[in-house]
Amino acid sequence: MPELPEVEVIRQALVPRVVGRQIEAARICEPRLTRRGGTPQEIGSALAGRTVAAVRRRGKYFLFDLGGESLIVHLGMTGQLLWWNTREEFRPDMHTHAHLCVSGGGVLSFRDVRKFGQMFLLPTAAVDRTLGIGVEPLDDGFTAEVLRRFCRASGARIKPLLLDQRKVAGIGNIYADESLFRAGIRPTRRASSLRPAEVQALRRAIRAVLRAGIRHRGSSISDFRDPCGEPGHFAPLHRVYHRHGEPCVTCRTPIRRIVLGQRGTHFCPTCQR
DNA sequence: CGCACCCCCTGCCGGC
DNA sequence: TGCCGGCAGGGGGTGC
Repeated sequence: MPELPEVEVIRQALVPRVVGRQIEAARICEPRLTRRGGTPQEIGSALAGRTVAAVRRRGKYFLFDLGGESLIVHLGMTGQLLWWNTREEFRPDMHTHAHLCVSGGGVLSFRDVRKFGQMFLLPTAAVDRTLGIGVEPLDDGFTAEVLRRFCRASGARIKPLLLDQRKVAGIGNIYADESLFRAGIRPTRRASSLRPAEVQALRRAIRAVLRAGIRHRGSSISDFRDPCGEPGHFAPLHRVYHRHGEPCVTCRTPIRRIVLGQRGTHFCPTCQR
């Protein structure tokens, strides 16, 4: 579900609801969630009493800053962070694996059908080093020069390179395919073969697609919802993702689907070279 | 280093 | 109707 735009949409909704609030109680009831470090009980008790100083994002990770430590949350494929205004409204179901009761009466719950999501604590100062993820594509630091350096240094095809979180953080399968379409670049191209003008176009396309995703409040392919249960509206604006067989919006050639790096990959064989 | 392949987990959808 | 394979937005590990 969640790539950079979806995580950012959720983050923006959470800021006014949890920043400055105290975590009065925390319960984690799925051991898989904390596999990266600590037991559910340890993390739950470590959270109780802490105050949320900020909610930040790095790539597809949420960082809840708690004063010295940060609660790191990753949604995996199907994770959801849902907001409930009162304890009485809170309705956990069989896929609700954690919840935080915050001051003011609200509840933040973590629901994840496939259990690929994660929650763990890190010293705030160690977050970047530990997560080991790359440049933020919407930051000023993501220049054409930076992208060109990644491309030149890599023997990989361009799409798997875009999905490598150690290089650029936050691009997932949807936004990689959409960015490559808008840049007119075939996903199977060797990254090192991209000409400077193509790298420039790709950088611009990545930023435009991610911004559009945020502006339209995310891509709801099946189960993405914001914390208030609202779906995003970007999926109807996808030009290639999950559109195999449909005519290309530009040239009417049927969109093709191949498998690349074990991921479904969608492109226009005419517009993307 | 790249990459093919496997795993984790659950639900849905289409074909037979 | 029921079963089975394929597929799904995530990442991590192994071995060549």
